[in-house]
Amino acid sequence: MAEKAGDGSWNRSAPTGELGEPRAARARIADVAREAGVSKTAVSFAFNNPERLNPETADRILEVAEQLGYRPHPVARMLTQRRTGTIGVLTPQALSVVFSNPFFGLFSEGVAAAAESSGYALLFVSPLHGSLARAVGRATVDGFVVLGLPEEHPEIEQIRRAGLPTVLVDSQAFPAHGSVLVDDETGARLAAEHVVGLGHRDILVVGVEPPAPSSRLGPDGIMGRRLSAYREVLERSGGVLPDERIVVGPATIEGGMACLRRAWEDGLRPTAVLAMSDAMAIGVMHAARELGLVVPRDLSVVGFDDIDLARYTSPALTTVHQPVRLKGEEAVRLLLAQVDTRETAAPEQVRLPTRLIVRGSTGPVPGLRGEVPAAS
Amino acid sequence: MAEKAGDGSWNRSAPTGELGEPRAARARIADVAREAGVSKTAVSFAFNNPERLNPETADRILEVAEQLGYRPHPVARMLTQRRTGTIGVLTPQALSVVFSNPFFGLFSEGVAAAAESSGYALLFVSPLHGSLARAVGRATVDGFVVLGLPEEHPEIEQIRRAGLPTVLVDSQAFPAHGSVLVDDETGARLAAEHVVGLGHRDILVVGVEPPAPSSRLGPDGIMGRRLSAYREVLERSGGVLPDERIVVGPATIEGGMACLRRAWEDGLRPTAVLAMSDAMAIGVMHAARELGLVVPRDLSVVGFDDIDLARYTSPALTTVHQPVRLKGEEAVRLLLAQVDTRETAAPEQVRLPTRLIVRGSTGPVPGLRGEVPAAS
DNA sequence: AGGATGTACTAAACCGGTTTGCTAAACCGG
DNA sequence: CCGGTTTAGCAAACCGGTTTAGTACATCCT
Repeated sequence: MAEKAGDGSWNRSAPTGELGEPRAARARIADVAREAGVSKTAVSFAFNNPERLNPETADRILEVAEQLGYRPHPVARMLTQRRTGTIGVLTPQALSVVFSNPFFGLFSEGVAAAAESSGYALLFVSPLHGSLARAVGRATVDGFVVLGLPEEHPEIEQIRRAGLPTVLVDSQAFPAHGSVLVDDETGARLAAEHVVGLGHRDILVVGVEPPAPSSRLGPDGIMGRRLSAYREVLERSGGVLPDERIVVGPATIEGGMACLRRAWEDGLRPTAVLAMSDAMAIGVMHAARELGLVVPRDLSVVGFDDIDLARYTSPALTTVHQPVRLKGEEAVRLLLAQVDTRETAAPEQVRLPTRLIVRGSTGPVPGLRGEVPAAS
Repeated sequence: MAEKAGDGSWNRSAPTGELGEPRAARARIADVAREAGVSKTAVSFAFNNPERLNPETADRILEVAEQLGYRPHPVARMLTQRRTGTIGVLTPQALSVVFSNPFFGLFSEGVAAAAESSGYALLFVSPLHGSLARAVGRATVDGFVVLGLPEEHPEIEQIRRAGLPTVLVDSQAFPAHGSVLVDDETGARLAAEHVVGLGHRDILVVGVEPPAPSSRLGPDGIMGRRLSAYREVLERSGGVLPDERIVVGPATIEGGMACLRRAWEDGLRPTAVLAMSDAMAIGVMHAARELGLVVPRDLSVVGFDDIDLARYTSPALTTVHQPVRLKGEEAVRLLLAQVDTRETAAPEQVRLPTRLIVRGSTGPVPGLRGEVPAAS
């Protein structure tokens, strides 16, 4: 057998069956009622309140329904019950980019776990033809979990007007909505103190590109909170963090690689990198290796998030742990509290802790490059 | 400031606002009609067929609507238009486990890209209270992309009865539905030939745990197709692949680690591992290191999928590439073809190629452990 | 025997929109 | 000034269910 792969051509075969059976029109509740000789009400009861029917009648109805292949139309049901059994996950970026970030997978795990255990399905909503508001309008959900929407985002007002329970994650808290945050400041401070304590002064910050290129990185966003913590620590130890030492890119391995390369080409020779995402930190390590640097001997790298992978890189990644999965779970928990209580309870705000996990990707500043300061 | 992190207690603050404003009842189309002094029809036209209205009237209606914060109710709209603008992604496992597999993230990227470009939202559907059929019944979608549902799965019949367009991915093709497969046989054969060509005879196969523990790994599933290709190659070179050399686990790094450890404890001393998932292969490499083995000197490892990460491990992972992202895109493309043409076209079946990518995790069999055969 | 209670079921209203068929007025050419 | 076409807008039917308010009959209690 001459087998070869990768020749670039796909096999595309016509189906074997002729024009698949014409898919009979869906049976409606009235069809079942007629066939079983009862009213629509009775059929509805058979499915939802069987105890209100004579057991024999109920059985007969269900039998007829089964035979007709009848299933209550979920949309009609939603309309009358005024609930969808679905929660929406809103992301300001296109889903196709969001899914490439392992952080999001982890977050989704938490969201999915909490949603599933309560019997809710998950609708992922991303900007429709460039407009988040439009997509929100189309979404049939009982509430939204909004991930990392910058508060200056104009669409946020539109979302509120949708009048649905909402929980904001990693956004500046909005008192009218629930919110889930992590203690970014402390995490960032611990990371900065760690590298400063190791003697580093030439530090490169690798940040996550904001969703909209237009949006300035204000002090309120996640980036801003972490940056000011970095700055504070550095300045306390007599250093500075000029803007050209901050470089941003997409939160992926490739993004991280590009960041370090760009900094290098710009002539920067940092001894430590503070990355705002583990995926980017991994990219930085990889690019460093390509530049002939050994981590952590020549370059220390700190990540952020502590994704599963972080402990499996070599060297294992020193990073700021945040409970990403839990964040997803909490967001759904808060949301469902609002949904179920029909807004009687005031929305809750949760802030989860972060902590530094020191692994192998950080070490003392190389050689005698800078004077070693007293540990802060 | 005495700041400490990781103390395990969260901050949970009551909201600042009093009982967030009572969220006014949603405006309905009739409210707008009354307020604007027109009929419901006119309001509907203003939104959907403005050209049928005097421009001034249309503007006035839209203005009133804006002012009342009116937005057409998406569920009601679905009901009358008989389409949802949503496609469902069906997984036989719980979403919380599916999302932990990087393969799924990559697949979702493709699905999302295709869906987004056509203006569809994505609903992820997983078993509800243990029943996929129940979840399917609740799902408000125009069609399903079904990922890796074993064909012996009893629920598959229920799904057909939902009467919705369906595309099966990585399942045995069902002529009535569209399907997207990859050439698992060739991929597996290439992987096996590669390690056999390097002289390996003691081979461990690390497989992906099927969703339901009950389901036997029949010859039809993805596992079966790959296994028989492995076997064929091994037997052709005079070897065998007894069942105890096959070990399965969840498709995660941890799953892969557990697999190698278990095999080791059982006394197996393979010189090569054929893994059916990159995540598991990475786990195997890590566990190998813990056992004091150097990859690829002491142990060769081959993955499957070629996720992004595979090229960034050290050593970089030799693996079978399959176009996972493209698989997602194609699935949606096929599905939308069915959805849009209202079933006039017969469902299409697509099979995508696989190829072996040799990187650094494989090498010749150690020492003189086995005689080196002629390359096959 | 007669009112109270319970059981089994139904007709009609309702959820919140869209769409079909129709009418009344304005416009048009001759 | 008249028949025909266009324009602008409306009432009612419809999508496919659920729920409310009853009705008819059987059973119970005194």
